[in-house]
Amino acid sequence: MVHDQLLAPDAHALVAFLDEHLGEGLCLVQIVAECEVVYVGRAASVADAGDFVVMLKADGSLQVHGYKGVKPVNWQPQADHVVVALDEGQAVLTVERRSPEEMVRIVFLETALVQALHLREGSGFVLMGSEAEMQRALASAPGLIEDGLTVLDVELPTDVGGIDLFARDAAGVLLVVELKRAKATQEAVHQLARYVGRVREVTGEPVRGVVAAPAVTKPALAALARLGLEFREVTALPDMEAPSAQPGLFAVP
Amino acid sequence: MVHDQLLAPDAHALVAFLDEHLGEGLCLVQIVAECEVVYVGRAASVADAGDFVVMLKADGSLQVHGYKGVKPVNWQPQADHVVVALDEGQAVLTVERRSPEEMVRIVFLETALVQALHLREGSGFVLMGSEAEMQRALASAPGLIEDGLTVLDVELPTDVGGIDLFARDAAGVLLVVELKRAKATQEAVHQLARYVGRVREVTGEPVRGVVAAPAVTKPALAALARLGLEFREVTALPDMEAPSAQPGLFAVP
DNA sequence: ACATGAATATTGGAT
DNA sequence: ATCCAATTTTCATGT
Repeated sequence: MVHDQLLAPDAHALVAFLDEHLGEGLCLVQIVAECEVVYVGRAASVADAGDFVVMLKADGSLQVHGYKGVKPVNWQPQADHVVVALDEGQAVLTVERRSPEEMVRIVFLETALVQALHLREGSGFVLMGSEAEMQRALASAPGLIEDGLTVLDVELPTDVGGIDLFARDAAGVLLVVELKRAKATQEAVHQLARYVGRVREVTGEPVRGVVAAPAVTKPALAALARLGLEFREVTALPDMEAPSAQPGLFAVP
Repeated sequence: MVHDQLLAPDAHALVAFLDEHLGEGLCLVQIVAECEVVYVGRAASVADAGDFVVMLKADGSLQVHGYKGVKPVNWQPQADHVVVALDEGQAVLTVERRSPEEMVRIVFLETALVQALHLREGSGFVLMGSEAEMQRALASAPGLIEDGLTVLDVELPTDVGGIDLFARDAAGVLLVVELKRAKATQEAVHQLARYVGRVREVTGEPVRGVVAAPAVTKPALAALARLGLEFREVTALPDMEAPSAQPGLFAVP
C-alpha cells in the first residue's frame, strides 16, 4: 500500500519523486510541507506560508489540508494538467483545469515528507436514507403521508421545477408533496408554494401542498400556515431506537 | 512537522500509537489501511473492505479518503468523541458526535502506515471574488449595474428572504437586485420573482427586478423574459485578461 | 457540454 | 441553540 516514501527531501529530490510517481496508475501522492498556495479561477485566493498536507489523487483531483476542518483550504476537482517544476531552487506544483478555467499553484518552502500510496479500489459501498430512497418508499407506501392517497406521478417536471410527489387524496383533491431528507426550511416552503401555484393555474382545480420531512424549522412552519400549506413528519431512516427495523445493519455494539 | 510514524503496525501497536497521539495538541493523524467503514447518523452507509486514507484532525474532524475525488468516502465534521479500542484482535476507531447524533466506525483490517503530523497554523489566507465582495463593490459603485442608481439598502430582510441589493433607478422606480457570483440559474430567477412580488405588495409601487451575475443559463434567461425581469452581466473577479487590474496578484507566469 | 438538484453537504454569520 | 445563505460547493444525472 505504501509504495514509496521520502523524508525531508530537498527541492530536487521532491521534484524527482513527483515526476516519477505522479503519472503512475492508481497512485495517491501526499506531500507534507510548509508551502504557499495560490488559486485563480472561479474565485482567487492566496494562502501565506503555512504547514499543509497536499493530497494528489490519480484522477487528477487535488486538495490542500490545513490543521482543521473537513474542507480543504484549497482544492481542485479532476484537474487535467498536473505539472511539477523547479523554480528558483524551489519545487512548484501547478494543477490546472479547463472548464472552468482554473489553477492552483503550490510553492514548497520546506518539505517534511512525500509519499506515494497505492489504494486498491473498495469493493462495495451502500448508502441508505437518501432523498431518492425516501421518494421510492413514499411512492410505494403513500399511506406514510396520509391515508387514501393515490400517487399520480413522481419527479413530475413543470416549468417551475420538478414536483417530488404528485397525488390525489382520499377526497379526490390534488396534492403536491415537497420532500426533504433533513429539516425543512423556508426554501422548501417557497418551492412548494411555487409548484402548488403552478398546478392550480394549469388544472384550475383546488390543490393541497404538503412538505414531508423529518422536521421543520419554526419560521418554515409559520410560512406554511400563512400560505395554507401543510407539514407531515416523515423520517429518512428507519427508527434507530427500534433495532428490529434493519437487523444486523444498525446493530452497532 | 512529521512527529511520529509507524510502518505496518499490528493492531496493538496501532491502538497504542493512536492512544498516544490522538489527545495531543495540534496533531493531525493519518492512517493508511485496508478497512471497513460504517456510518450511522443523518443517513447510514457501509463501505466494504478497501484501501483508504483516514485523516483525523485536532479539531475532531474525520475524513476517509478513497482513491479518487475531492470528497471523502466518509467523514465527520467536528466530532466530540474519538475512541480507539481493540475489538476481537482488531483496531477499531469510533468517532461520535452529538447534534446531530451520528457516528463513524472504522475497523482496521490491515494497516500499512500510521503517522502523526504537527501542522503549524498558516499565517494568512485571503479569498477574492466572493458574493459578499461583489455586493460591497456594487453597493459602492452601482453604476456597474446601471447608470443613475441610488442604493437604498443592502441585504434587506423581508419575510420571504433577504434582498441582496435594493435601489431606485434613474427614473425613480424601485429595483430589486439578486446577486450571483456564478452563472445564474432558474433558482435565482424564482428567488428574484419572490422578492419583487413581495416588494410590489408592500409598497404598491411598480418594481423592477434584475439578476446580476457573470452569466445566465439559457432556461433562466427565458424565465426572466417570461416574468418581465432583467439580467445584467457583472463579473465577480477583475478581468484576468487585463493583468493590470490587480498587478502582482493575478500575474501568474 | 449544459442544466438541474441532492448532499451525512460544510461553514460562517446573524438572531 | 437555531436558522439562514454562500460555497472555488462537489457530484451524479438527465438532456
